Amino acid sequence: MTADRDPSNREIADAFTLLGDLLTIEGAERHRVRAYHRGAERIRDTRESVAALARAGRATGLPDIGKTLQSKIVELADTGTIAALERVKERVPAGLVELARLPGVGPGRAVAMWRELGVTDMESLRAAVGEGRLTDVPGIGPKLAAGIAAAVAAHRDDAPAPRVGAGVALPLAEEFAAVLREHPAAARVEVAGSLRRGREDAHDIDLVVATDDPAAVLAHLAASPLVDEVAAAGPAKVAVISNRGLRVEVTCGPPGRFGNLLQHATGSAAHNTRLRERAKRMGYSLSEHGWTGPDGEDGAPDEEAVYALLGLRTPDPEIREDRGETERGLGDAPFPELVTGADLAGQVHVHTTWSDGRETLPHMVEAARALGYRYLGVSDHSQSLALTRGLTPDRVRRQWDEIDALNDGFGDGFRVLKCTEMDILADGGLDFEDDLLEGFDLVIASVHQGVSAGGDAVTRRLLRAIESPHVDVIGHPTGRKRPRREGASIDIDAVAEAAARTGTILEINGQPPRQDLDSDMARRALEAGVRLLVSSDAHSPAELGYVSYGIRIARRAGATAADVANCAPWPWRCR
DNA sequence: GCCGTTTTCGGCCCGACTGTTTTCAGTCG
Repeated sequence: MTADRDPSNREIADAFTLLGDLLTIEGAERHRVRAYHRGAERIRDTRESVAALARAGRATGLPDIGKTLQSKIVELADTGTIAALERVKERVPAGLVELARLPGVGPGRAVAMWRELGVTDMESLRAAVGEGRLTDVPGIGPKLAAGIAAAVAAHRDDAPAPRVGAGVALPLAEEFAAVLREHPAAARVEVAGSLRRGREDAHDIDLVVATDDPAAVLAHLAASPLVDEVAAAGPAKVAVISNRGLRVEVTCGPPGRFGNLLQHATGSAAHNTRLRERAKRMGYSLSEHGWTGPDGEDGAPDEEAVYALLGLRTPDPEIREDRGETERGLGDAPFPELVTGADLAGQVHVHTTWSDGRETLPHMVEAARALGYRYLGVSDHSQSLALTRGLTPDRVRRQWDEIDALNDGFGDGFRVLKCTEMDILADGGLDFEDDLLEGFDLVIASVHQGVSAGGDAVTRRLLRAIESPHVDVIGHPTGRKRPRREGASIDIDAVAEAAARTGTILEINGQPPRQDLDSDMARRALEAGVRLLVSSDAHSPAELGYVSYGIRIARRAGATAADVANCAPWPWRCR
């Protein structure tokens, strides 16, 4: 890193994360390590430039950032490095950090392998595995050695932790919940964990069960054809590998304490830690089983009582990420009411057989009316996307005739809107001429080709499109389409700033492979003052339901109905 | 290293499970 520009928040956070990781391996006092890790998370979650804050002496105004971290941030900005980090790198091989992240390893065993075998990175560990020397390490027997060997074999340099989209994980979670509900001893079954918090992807599925007979319920689950393998088992909880390869954790607890269990299993871990620290200061010890305090031991059947014990209002699961929600739960102002699917007045991003949709325009309209919407925007593709039978100007005008005829027939105020999902061309130009664009009720502009050209190129195209007075909405801004491709790493802050300034709306596309914007980007957009569109991008009547995945993202971003354009009746307030 | 219903020092969240062990450390969530 050079010192000619301030380090980004991500770069600062990465430096503190690495420093904390190396200190852990070195055996530093764990609370000091946690201070670095907490500081890193806080910096990652901050929208303002933390380097600029630190230079002004105001970074200590952020929670978890004290004088020491602030001075190290300034040091990083001024010199491009942190001396303390360089020193610890000389004492500890940096390759051990990667080893400590292998499943079943961790800092303790990474250090033991370093001391006993001279292992310093993945390559030397692979050699030690090949020579069968792992069991020479005290505390590593044949089972752990085999597990570590398997982890090394499965390791790929560029592989992030495997995660699956909510479009796969949520239906699978419901299948498991249904199996658990079959058992008469299961009084209540809920999906918890990151899926309940609305995350758009998951590395496992967490389920909680209220029951007085956990052994019977868990035995019933283990016998299900959904279960491939039992990975871990105790009296009240099991972890199984589903027949789809995803890990599923099921925890049981008594109905009278279900609130504690559900709260604990929902997390996040950082949120729970914050709650338990608060509980401790108040003289309680809080866990998934209940609490002990001045009045003895107790628990609660619902989550609200758990938060009430701590003097807090209950935050929606989607915002339990230790981003200040416990502090806000203390104050007088209630939490903002997050948007729900029932708030939607209509949808405006759907396709029909005019382009690549699978159902005719009248049938899509019929489906939207059946869902209770007040309007449906039909937004077929534009001419450049030949693959999708994109509409030429001539076909656009014929589609408008069909829409006009339909609109004449509604007696209840329902309206079909003339929309387009217009391609943003390679140079950021638009796919239709101005005089045609003026005839649309709403113009959604999207990048479909050249996503892999990189974040800078896509950002430039988006920024140019945003500046056009004819563009109302930017569709699926990063172009993500999993598993085929990850989205472009766009500069969301620059895009959001331009969108806020011009009144351009940014889309949260609910198609499971897209889920674009994701919740982090949508949150930054909201903080910049941008309005959002929540859409299904439906190509069939059933796909109108994909809007629910978009709602999950919007809630997680902290959006209220006022933040979501299509919660308003048509016509929307314009720029 | 951070921070305050313990307030400028002395604390810092809680429990389950596994594999290695004869009583517990390490990892995970």
